[in-house]
Amino acid sequence: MSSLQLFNSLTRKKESFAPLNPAHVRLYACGPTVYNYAHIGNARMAVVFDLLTRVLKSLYPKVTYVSNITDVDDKIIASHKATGEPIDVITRKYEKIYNDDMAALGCAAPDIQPRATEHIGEMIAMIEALIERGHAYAADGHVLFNVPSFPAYGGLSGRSRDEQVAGARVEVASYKKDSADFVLWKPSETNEPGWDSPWGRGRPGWHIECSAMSAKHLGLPFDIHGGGADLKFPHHENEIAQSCCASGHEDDLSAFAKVWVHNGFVTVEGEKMSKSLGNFLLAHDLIKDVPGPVLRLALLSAHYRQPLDWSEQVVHQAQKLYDKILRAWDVLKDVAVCEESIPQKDPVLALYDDLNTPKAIGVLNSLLNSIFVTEPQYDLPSLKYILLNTLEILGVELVSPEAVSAESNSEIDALLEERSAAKAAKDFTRADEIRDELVAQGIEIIDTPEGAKWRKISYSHST
RNA sequence: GGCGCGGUGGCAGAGUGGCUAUGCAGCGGAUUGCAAAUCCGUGUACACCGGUUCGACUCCGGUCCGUGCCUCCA
Repeated sequence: MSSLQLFNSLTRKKESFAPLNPAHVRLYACGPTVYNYAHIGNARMAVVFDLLTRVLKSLYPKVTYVSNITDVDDKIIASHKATGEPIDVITRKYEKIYNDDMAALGCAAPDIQPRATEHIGEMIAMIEALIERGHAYAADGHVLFNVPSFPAYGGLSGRSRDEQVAGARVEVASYKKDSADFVLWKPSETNEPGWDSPWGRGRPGWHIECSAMSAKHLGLPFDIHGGGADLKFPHHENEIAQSCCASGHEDDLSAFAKVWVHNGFVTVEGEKMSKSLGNFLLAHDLIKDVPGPVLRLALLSAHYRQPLDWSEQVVHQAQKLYDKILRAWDVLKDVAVCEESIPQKDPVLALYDDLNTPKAIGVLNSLLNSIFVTEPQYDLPSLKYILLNTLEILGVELVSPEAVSAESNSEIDALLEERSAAKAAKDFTRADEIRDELVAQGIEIIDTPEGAKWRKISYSHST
């Protein structure tokens, strides 16, 4: 069996992945806060961890992937106050949109997708455990985690307590014993969502939900914990603190999750996405113009730990690649499958090396070229097997490009007939007009020895 | 200021102590009524300065530049 290499943020080294229990691999990735459409950066996280899950599933018999929905949060409350929409309407609406959009990008639904609001009891229990063990204290209606009670704090992001204090740029609330202490529970106003607790009516802090839900659904310790690079500090650092301290493993940062995986950011045309620049690209909008598998390939075109600059050209390259895949598939349509791999043509091997998708795409191109050229040393049945397997693990679906309505279908056929008549009459002006008309509708004409064919295209070849 | 990451051919982007990544774009050719696609040919790049080495883009040190995080943030 091939072994998977993964870069572990906790040790800052690439390591050979060894599951705690090879019969059941468990991973958790921090999911979205549902108060708005997911942007392309959220999509990258979803695609990266979907890919990791697919790779794991190709190697191990059982894999459980948990990714949460944060449906209680101050930004959600702010959205509620601004729009007047009930909280649960907002959260359910954007949860569904998120799942639909990610599905369009080829992301399988997580095996378990827990909602924070459905785990308040577990969070309260964990907070009580932290208080009992001397790691948390109630003050002024809040419950805070006491960072000095956990000397190992900062191990993931590599910062000492002193450094954080020096870098603090936020006014320290008066009820904190230490400036680094963070909120586990906070009081809610009557017009804010809240739950009864030993500390009065309130709601959980941001970090505790992931600690509570991962423990409940996966058990501790589990294999892999992931999320965006910006979550490393403070979110993941605080999760580690809560989970290790609540479970009595104050001296072992890996008592929570063994391997930490963080994906890099997406920039747009060289700039960070920000509301002030107005360059927030929403997955929801991109899907309208570009097929999901193309967007997915574009998101996988850079290594997951590197920054990815989203540009017209990145999308264009992905379009060309997807187009090539579809054409190769056409060539292989009637070829039988031979389950025999050819290592030098197998892109999946690159994925086993810390999800090296750019290299995998390079090998994929080489594979596709072999299919067109039919190099004598490789036979198509094997190449077909590798291609199928690769697309499955990459999560790139073969969407039939011919999918158009029957009505426009007959319209296209009529135009094609007219064109072939024009060609027969050497009226090439009219023939070219028809081509242009169809291209404008996203239909490409392909002249073959057997006559003209057509297919739906997702972009113009003139670009 | 602290903790990180990165600087590869026009662009995107892997990788390696000595052997062509790959793709996009471009150019020439085959093919085509014209295209598209495909095929053939074409580009010798690794920020700068030292060091180690028989040999470094690849290892070490320094410099410059860019960039992320430092309690909203994928």
